[in-house]
Amino acid sequence: MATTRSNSSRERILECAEAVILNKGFTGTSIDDIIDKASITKGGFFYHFDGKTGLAEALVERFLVQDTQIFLDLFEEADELTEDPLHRLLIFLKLLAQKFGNMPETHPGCLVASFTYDSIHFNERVRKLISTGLYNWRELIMEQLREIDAQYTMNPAISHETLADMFTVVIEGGIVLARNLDQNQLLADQILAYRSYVRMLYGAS
Amino acid sequence: MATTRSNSSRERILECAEAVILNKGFTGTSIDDIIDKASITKGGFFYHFDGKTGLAEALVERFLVQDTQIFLDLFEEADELTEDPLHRLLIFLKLLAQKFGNMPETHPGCLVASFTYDSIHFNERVRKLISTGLYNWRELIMEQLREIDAQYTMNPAISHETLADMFTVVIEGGIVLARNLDQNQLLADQILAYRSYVRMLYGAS
DNA sequence: AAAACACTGCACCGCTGGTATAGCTAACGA
DNA sequence: TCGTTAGCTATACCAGCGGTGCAGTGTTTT
Repeated sequence: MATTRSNSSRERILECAEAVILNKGFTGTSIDDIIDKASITKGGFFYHFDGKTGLAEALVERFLVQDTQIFLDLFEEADELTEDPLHRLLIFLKLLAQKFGNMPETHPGCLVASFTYDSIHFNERVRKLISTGLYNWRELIMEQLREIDAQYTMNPAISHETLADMFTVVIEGGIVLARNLDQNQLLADQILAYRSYVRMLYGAS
Repeated sequence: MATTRSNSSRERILECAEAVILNKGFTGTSIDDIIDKASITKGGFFYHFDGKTGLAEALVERFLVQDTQIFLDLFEEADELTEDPLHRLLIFLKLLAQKFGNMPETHPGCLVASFTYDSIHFNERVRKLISTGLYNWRELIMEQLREIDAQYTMNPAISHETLADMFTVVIEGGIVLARNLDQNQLLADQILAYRSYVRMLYGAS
């Protein structure tokens, strides 16, 4: 299991691939680009991954884990600042907006957003992976909403699912717009607008 | 100028291309796919378009015109139902949600959303076209907001730009989510949530 | 009749994703 | 110590792709 060189090479390929793909896009990145940067041969690449599709799969898997961890960390951070479930969500959203707002230049862009359209047409397994990730995010927010609803009344009542999905919608859509209009702050502003909506729905101070 | 056969061939290529691309994605569609369906040779294709890039340009241009027209039509329809600028926007959003909700199966998906990520990396002119389109949509909503603000007070005050962008964000993000989760109603629900937000901001009945 | 337009048909190019295979080397288990 | 295996390298090759170039052809415009 603890194969020394194996993991380091595989990991190096993934890191190089992610870096190049965020600059040039998935389809715009050739395998040769990746193996040049990762200093490995084509044979070595295909030893580790089942082609470009297999690479995409591994990248999305990796990204979803990292991304979910960031969300969980911010929730934990928010959890230390308040015991009120509504305020926890509001603080979480503010922290997230800050995180995106502080990113240098045009933020790297969410790999999920970058893959979604390609994946729809090209690869079933990647599509499933992304779907699962999206469902997880929905569930993450819905958990919060359930806790909030135990103490607060939503007015007007919006479906938890729709409000939870709006979180993802704002992030994915925000990234698309921010990148196209080259406005770095846009994503943070959109998250704060979503936050203001949640706040109003629960009539918070 | 009024070359008879020219326009019909060009238009036929555009129509076939759009149909295939909405099914297989831009990068997933080969020029051969298109010329087969449009019953034209490769030479003929390159006579009309400056490669796949030139085709993308023409497609986006075409799409933006059609799309803006749909928005304007719905605004006009809403305009006939009320004279109040706030209610006009709210009716417009409801009509738009209905339009998306009534689309059969998984809706075809916005070509703009489909092209955004590819365009960022591949083509500067297409990127500019899309940017202009996005700015136009922002301006379209901001005009409405300006009129509303003459009669209503927004509370809390959100930047017009952010609220206007949120319209596009919800549509683009909603399409991404709806396609990935294969939930047709999601986009309509998101537009209605956005509508509810606008309504609350202006404290409407 | 000449010129321009709107193509067809074909040959060709370089790059890309992907396959195959032979061989080399360091580590690890028997 | 020896064989096996994991983890590669090197090389050669393939089909499909986007794209180019050009000679020829019918049709329409001037």
